[in-house]
Amino acid sequence: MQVLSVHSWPQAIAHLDADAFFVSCEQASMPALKGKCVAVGKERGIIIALSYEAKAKGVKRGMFVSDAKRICPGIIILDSNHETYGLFSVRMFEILKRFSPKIEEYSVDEAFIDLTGLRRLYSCSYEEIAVKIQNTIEQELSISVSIGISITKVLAKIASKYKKPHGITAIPGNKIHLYLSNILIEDVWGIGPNTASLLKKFDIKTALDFALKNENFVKKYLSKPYIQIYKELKGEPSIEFIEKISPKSISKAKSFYPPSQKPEDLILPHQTMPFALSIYSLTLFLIMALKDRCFLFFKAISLAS
DNA sequence: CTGGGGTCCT
DNA sequence: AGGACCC
Repeated sequence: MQVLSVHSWPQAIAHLDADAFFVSCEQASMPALKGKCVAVGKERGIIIALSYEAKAKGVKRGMFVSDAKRICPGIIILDSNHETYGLFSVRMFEILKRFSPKIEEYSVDEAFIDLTGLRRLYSCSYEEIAVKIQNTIEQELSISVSIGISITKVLAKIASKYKKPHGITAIPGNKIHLYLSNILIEDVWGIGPNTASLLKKFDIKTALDFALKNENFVKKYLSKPYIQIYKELKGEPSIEFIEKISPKSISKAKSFYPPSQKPEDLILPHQTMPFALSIYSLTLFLIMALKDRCFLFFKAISLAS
């Protein structure tokens, strides 16, 4: 079998996925619920999250609560509490930021972490860094997470769900093909039912079948997002890493008309009013957007000709 | 095989 | 605007 990428770690991208996140948050808040069949979704009568114990009994997401109770007598059904989940999420991302400055908050319970070059700092392998992250989250938040590490985002996604719950999976560049042969094409991030059935018409059933196709085929039948997925499966980074860094400073420029000729013009109300209004609306926006995460202050109001 | 909310692409 | 896909 041909090797898709020669180098083990040209870069290291981790994908973290919390295990049964909503239920884990409830169990962390109410330890008596740990190890039990627990689900969330009482208020709508539909199961939206469930513990692994409940999964083992055959309960599924989207089921009616009444059916879940029949299949799994004694299951504890809770109202969902999204404020709590948001708090756990923020605390989880804060832990991740201690390990790497480059984090992509992908969803409430998922994140990408760029670990490239951090082995020397922690004096251990990428896999062992993932273990440290997993342990820290467990100790501080008492929730369980699974982590995958590989050389692209798509491969890291595959790695994080390779072993769940509480798994750690590393896919170095020179071992990609060994993992992709076990991955169904419809299980690849970004390949939906539509594209999966198209690819199956060409006898592409696994992620490896897809990765081994030549690029001309892919460009002929598929659009941009799928070309990116194809490249990422082969170990070539193609999907942008989106860091959501809150800006250190924000500036707002406003031009005056007519242009001022001398300093005294600047104090004329009809010219400064629009500027004051735009500052006011920008400030309101910042207060809403940044809330309690930042202190807001004005550093300078500068004038240019 | 449930569904509301979101993003990215054509 | 509509399609595909994600959580």
